[in-house]
Amino acid sequence: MYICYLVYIIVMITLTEENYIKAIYHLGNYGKDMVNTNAIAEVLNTKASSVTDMVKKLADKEYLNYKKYQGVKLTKNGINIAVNIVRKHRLWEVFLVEKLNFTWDEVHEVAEHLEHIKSDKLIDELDAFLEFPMYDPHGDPIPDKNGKFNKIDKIALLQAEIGTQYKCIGVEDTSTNFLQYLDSNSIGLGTTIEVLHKEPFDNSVKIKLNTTEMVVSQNVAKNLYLKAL
Amino acid sequence: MYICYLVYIIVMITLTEENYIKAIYHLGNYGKDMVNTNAIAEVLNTKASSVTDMVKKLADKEYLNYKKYQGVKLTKNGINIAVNIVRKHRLWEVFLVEKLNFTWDEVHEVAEHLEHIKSDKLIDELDAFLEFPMYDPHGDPIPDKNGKFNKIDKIALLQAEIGTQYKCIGVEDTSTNFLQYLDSNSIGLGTTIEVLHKEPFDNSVKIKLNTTEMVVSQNVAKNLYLKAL
DNA sequence: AATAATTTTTAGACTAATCTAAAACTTATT
DNA sequence: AATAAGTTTTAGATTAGTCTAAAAATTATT
Ligand SMILES: [Mn+2]
Ligand SMILES: [Mn+2]
Ligand SMILES: [Mn+2]
Ligand SMILES: [Mn+2]
Repeated sequence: MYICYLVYIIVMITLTEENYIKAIYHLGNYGKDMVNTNAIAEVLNTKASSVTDMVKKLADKEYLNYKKYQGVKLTKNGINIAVNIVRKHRLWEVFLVEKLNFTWDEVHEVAEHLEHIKSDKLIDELDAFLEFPMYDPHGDPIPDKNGKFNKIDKIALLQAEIGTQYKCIGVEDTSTNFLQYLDSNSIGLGTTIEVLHKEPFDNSVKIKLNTTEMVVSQNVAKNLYLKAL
Repeated sequence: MYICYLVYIIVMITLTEENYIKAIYHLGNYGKDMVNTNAIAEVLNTKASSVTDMVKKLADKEYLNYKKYQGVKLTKNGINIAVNIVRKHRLWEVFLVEKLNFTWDEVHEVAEHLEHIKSDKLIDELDAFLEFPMYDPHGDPIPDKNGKFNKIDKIALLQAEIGTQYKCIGVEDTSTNFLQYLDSNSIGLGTTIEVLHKEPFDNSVKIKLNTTEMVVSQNVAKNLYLKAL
């Protein structure tokens, strides 16, 4: 006589684990590259030793591959989880801006929390309610329910050519400080930008906007994404 | 020479603490009555010893008053926190039903998570977006941004009088099972109900709906709230 | 190739939230 | 008033996530 046990092991993923997976996804170029311990520690504001501990746990759960001293790389499963968190994060950001009168500099922090709410129905209905937006308020693409999205091709202002006409299509840094700086200089998604001069001394960039000219620092130029018109 | 230090101690409240405070609020009749350890343990699915530990912490933080063996009672501050969580919970429930096509039996679980998102702007804008709803999908009143709400007066079907015409205005139990039972018997908020007979043997109640008659168990009769027409 | 600098891991400790089992206290029953 | 039953608290562990400080491994520099 045979007794057959069918055991479902429900692996709950914690909020902290989700944050690590998301960080590794972003640091590792959509999960494709190896990511090292210190880099993770820096973006998550923890210590390297904490990262080592967590990374072992995530390897146990097969969200990533880990070999001592060699850094980590997400598995297929890990990437799926990361993409789903990114989807939720960006959809919530759209919701906050489109429906609740948030400005683009206010949404990221709240979305950091909302992205961890677990309900497929919630997120798919939210997606439909927002009419399946393709981009979030910072110009980042939103994965669909199957995880598909367009990796838009963009260059940082720092790499832009003198004389070419560009359109601003995204930002790297989504901090309130940076976004409010852009607001106060009338730079936003869709703004037309032309590079007039690149200063080799400090890598600052002189640009021409619709009506005005201004100089932005290297830091700004690194964090602003453009597309040639 | 005097040196004056102004120290802000930011007291973060954890998700777990919030759940305890909310449970104590509901168990203690809007925070007015003493609540005992076992009751808290039961609704939160924990052990009495865990409750004792947490209750000491909440007393330290002055969310409640606690004397050994005497149970706990929320402070004014504790009640404010509870009311705010209830506000968030119920507003999210309205959002899910009104905007995202959730049914009334699907919302409670998700709202249990959404209620812990901390952003005043988020919740006040949500309130406005929903056009300041007064009641949630289960007939419960929604506190406004100052914590004010109408304690609606309602009686359980079990206490209703024979012959009087009532309207269904709320439910006690918000579980999927109970709400789907009501759905399948065409009972919802606004349904007209008349008591035809109360069976002393098992406390079941025979009721008349719009077109049909049916018998409901004591358990159902306890969990359905009515108002005389 | 040896040494120095940097990165990563281990060892051991801490906090929040939980548990079991036993002790202490309160309330109900005889 | 004594005993029994029930409730609550304590004591001691456990797990998740974090930390500091020291050890080990890797990488860069001489
Ligand atoms: Mn964001
Ligand atoms: Mn974004
Ligand atoms: Mn609810
Ligand atoms: Mn409700």
